[in-house]
Amino acid sequence: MPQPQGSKGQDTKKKVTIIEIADAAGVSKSTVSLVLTGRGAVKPETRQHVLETMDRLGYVYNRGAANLRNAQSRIVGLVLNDLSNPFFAEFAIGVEKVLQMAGYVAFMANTAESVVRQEQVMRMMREHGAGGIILCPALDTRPEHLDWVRAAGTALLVAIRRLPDVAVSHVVPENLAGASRITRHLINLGHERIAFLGGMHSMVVRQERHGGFLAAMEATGRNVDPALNLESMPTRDGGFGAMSAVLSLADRPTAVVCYNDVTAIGAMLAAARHGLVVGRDIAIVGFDDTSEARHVSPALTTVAVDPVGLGERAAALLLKQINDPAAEPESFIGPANLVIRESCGAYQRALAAAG
Amino acid sequence: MPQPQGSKGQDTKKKVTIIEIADAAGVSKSTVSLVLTGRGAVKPETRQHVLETMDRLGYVYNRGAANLRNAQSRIVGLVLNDLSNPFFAEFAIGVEKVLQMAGYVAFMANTAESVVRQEQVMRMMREHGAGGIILCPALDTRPEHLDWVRAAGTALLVAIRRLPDVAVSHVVPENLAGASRITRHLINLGHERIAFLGGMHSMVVRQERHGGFLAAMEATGRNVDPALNLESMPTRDGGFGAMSAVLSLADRPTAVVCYNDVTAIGAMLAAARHGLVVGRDIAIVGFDDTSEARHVSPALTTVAVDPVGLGERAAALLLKQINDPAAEPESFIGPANLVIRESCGAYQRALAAAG
DNA sequence: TTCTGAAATTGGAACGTTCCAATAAACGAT
DNA sequence: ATCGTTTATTGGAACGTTCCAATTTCAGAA
Repeated sequence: MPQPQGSKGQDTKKKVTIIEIADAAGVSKSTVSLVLTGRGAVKPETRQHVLETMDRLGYVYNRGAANLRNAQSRIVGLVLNDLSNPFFAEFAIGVEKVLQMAGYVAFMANTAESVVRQEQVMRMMREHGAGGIILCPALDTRPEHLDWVRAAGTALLVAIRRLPDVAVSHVVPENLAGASRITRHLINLGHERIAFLGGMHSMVVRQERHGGFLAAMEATGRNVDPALNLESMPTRDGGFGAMSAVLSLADRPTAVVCYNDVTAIGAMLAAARHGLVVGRDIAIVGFDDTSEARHVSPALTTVAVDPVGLGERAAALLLKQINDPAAEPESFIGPANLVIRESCGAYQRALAAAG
Repeated sequence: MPQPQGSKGQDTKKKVTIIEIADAAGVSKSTVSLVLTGRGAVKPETRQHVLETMDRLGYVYNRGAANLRNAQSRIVGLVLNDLSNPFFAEFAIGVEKVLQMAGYVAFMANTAESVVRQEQVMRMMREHGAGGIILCPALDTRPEHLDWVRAAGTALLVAIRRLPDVAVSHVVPENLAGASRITRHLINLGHERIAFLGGMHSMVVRQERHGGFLAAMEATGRNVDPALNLESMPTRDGGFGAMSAVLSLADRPTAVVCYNDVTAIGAMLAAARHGLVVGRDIAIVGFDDTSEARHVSPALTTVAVDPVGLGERAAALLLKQINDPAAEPESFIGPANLVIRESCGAYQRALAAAG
């Protein structure tokens, strides 16, 4: 009895499996599996023939089925809180570099600072058998949000933003010391009234950086004016707004320490709009040393935290943890070094002194 | 006979399955499955009890096993060729927005312009059962590189960089018309000698944009000097280098059309280093309208292609294709509109005319 | 009480792979 | 030829889920 509906060719893409390959190649499914995994000893000609058959029939390996036995796939999840910040793009590049060498691939997802989305994304990654997850936590991530991940035995590493009171590996920059260092640099240049600008109070990173700022101010007997501590979203627009507010003050500061490079660049823009020459009329410094800092004009004095290096470190630590799940959590505090460029005015001062 | 090694607690994280939940909750695995999928009718109290048990034992859903029957997971792969270009970050944000609403999650991967890596990443995504893939192809992707993806029936959409002669859905900006538009704008401002700068000849996008440039030049009888057509990597450094070369020419152009915003910003920097005031001494324009274009100083005149919008469109088209695999490939050419800011000098000219 | 239909639950057969133990084939050495 | 040994190959039993058909339970009607 002939089938009436003449569906021309492969209308319905039937999934081709290892068994069909085996049949077509005239071997057993076990042999095909052997070829696929490259584990056993299979005669070169047989291997070749199987490979050709797979090619001919358009075979797709089903990792899900395979993981049913293995339960360890070579993917790692990278959860980023803000893809539009180039800092995280650079961080991601470092992560990928190391993972790739170890034969892993990183699947990234963006949470856009939403805890709900973060939860959803991490669940997906776990369900797909990710070997581990590197998490740059969204703004108000609570420690208990991570319990379920760790309960299930997925390797987890928190990066960039420390989560206090969570017993999990961390990779973060030396925020306090870095902020202290750059503040001291401004003080050495003779500044008395210095503002701290950008970031939200609730962010741990801001607390650390602001702490470093305060430490340097107090250690040198500087007076800290609460009016010169301004919050803003950690974005260019945030920096622009906060700086505009600062400049409308009666008693302006002569120098500004910004939460990060992005806000610093926003602040520089605001200063320029007010007719100030950054580096001469006012000093503005940032934090992170993203590639933008080098390229902006005047070049931004900042604290280099080497985002790529942090990414590499994070990946390496995670891999270690994947390979030895029993290991204790381990943390890495990345160095934060002063990079003196033009926006702080040090260069101009040196010129003047020489001239 | 007592076990000697007193492994305290859950040293060996045994994977907990649906069956163990069933046993612990005193129901059958089928019931647990019903709870999980929410498909059948299960008594509220039973559901509650099962849910609690899952929570208590730290159950992780195994999507791989489930897909063995279903063979369609709600993930979409997003393959990006250059994560460090903010254009792609914005594109990705658009993609995510739409996918999320449809209950999908996007897993991104960066190829860093490597075809090998691109292949590896796409293979991984397919193996994990991605429902579809949005590909921003790496520089020298050949059409035949994509054959195997399409053969296996995975929905595929190519974005941003058109691949000629590939029968697959595309979402790309209107490069030719956009470039033509912005060139004409410079011509209307009175420029005669105009350079085209950045990007590599082999890139289709460059061919299109340069084509638009040429069209406008020739339509208005302008003379096109081959010395004013410079290649560079599509990066800030590339733009800086190419612009430096242009400025060392004996017969400098008075205006420069750049391949994209990133190279234009590099070019602006080079001009500034040569003591030129951009927008007064020389006109520089870009392409893309990334958020940087607005923020740089002087603000960049450019062509808005709305990367977020393109991302949204790409996601929508891919979803359509996932839901109807038999549908014909469909393409969307996004509008490219002139955005006049300061770097082309139009604003200063208007001021002068008014004054 | 018995019957009836709906609601709730269940065992077992897939799904596509890997792994193990077992078998078959090939090859020298006796 | 016969034996061991190495090299190739192979069925079948997992793995954790869903789906189907079958069964049990439950309310209300007769």
